[in-house]
Amino acid sequence: MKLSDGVEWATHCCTILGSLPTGVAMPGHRLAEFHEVPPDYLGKQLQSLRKAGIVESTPGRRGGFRLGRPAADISLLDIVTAIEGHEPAFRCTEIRQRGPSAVGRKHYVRPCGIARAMWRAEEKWRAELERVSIADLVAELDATVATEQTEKAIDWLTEVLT
Amino acid sequence: MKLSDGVEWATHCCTILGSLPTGVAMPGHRLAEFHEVPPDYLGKQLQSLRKAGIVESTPGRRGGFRLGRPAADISLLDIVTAIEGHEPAFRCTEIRQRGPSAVGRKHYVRPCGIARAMWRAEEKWRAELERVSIADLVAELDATVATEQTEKAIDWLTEVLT
DNA sequence: GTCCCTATACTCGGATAGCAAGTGTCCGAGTATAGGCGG
DNA sequence: CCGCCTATACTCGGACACTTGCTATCCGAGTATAGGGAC
Repeated sequence: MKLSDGVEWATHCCTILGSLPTGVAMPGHRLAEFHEVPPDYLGKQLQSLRKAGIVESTPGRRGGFRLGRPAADISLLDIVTAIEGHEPAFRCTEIRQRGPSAVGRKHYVRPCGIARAMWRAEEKWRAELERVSIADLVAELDATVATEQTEKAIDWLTEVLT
Repeated sequence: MKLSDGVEWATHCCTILGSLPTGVAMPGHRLAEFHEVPPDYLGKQLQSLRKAGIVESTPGRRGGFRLGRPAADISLLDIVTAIEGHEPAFRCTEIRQRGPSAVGRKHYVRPCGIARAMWRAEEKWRAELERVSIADLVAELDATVATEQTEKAIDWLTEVLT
């Protein structure tokens, strides 16, 4: 079981976008440059975010991406779901309905206990991801990142986004 | 993000093995037959379980698999870990240490907030999986499965394991 | 009848192909901007 | 000097290869059993 690398990239991008002044957009290739990741592939993840309404995009010369709603209203779960899709990690194939002891389908109305347990665990996972928002991550960054790095980031951003 | 199909198969197999009388072994190909899954591929999962100590195997003519310890001491997490490995689903590639705002490595002693949040969520997931044991699943089966199915299963097992 | 030996059939176990999804890349459609031209 | 128009450069967005890891399969090593023969 492995989360796509795109989840990490997308989250970092949202953190950056959440740090920008309201209304300022950042081009996709700049986001890629900032993280040193393949620009085109990152573009793919950004499109997933856009379809989910997490970011908005404006085309044209001074276009780019910005958050689609306040950072406090975007959870980690939103991002993970946008990139990975809605399907649960555990997919019950109902193998209990096969084999020599199978009986009529009407006896299998409830999901089997194994699937229920798995899904319950995933629900806990999702609930925890829902608790943390982009705003939280931005605040955590502001509190912990070295001032040297903050200055370098601001310098680079102001130079690039003008 | 997707869990391997082997997790589902392995869990069902453990449930069956936990339902057998103590000391009785069940061959791998019979477990596959019971669930209608590819026998050789299931064998691979069973070997993973064996390496983790969850099941024991005896070779030879009347050999097979049986649980390696009491069903109450085997958790769903044990099985998932045995099949999927110990690596977390989210793998931080430290992209924060790259790009134009990167600073010296000594500034990155703590894991980044994104990774910590992801790992915290996974911990909740694991904790929930740890709570449910094979014994729980067997008890749940005994309580809910239609008597018709139970009888068919017992008939088949007694016919096959003699 | 009892013990031993041998051949057998069955088991597990690791090594070997096939396939799907994630990963990475390319190029085209569309738009706000910048500059030039006319009024 | 001001407004408009056109060309441009830049953006996003979907369509096309590649690689990794999961899926599936095959065949060999090892062992308890069953049967037969000797005592």
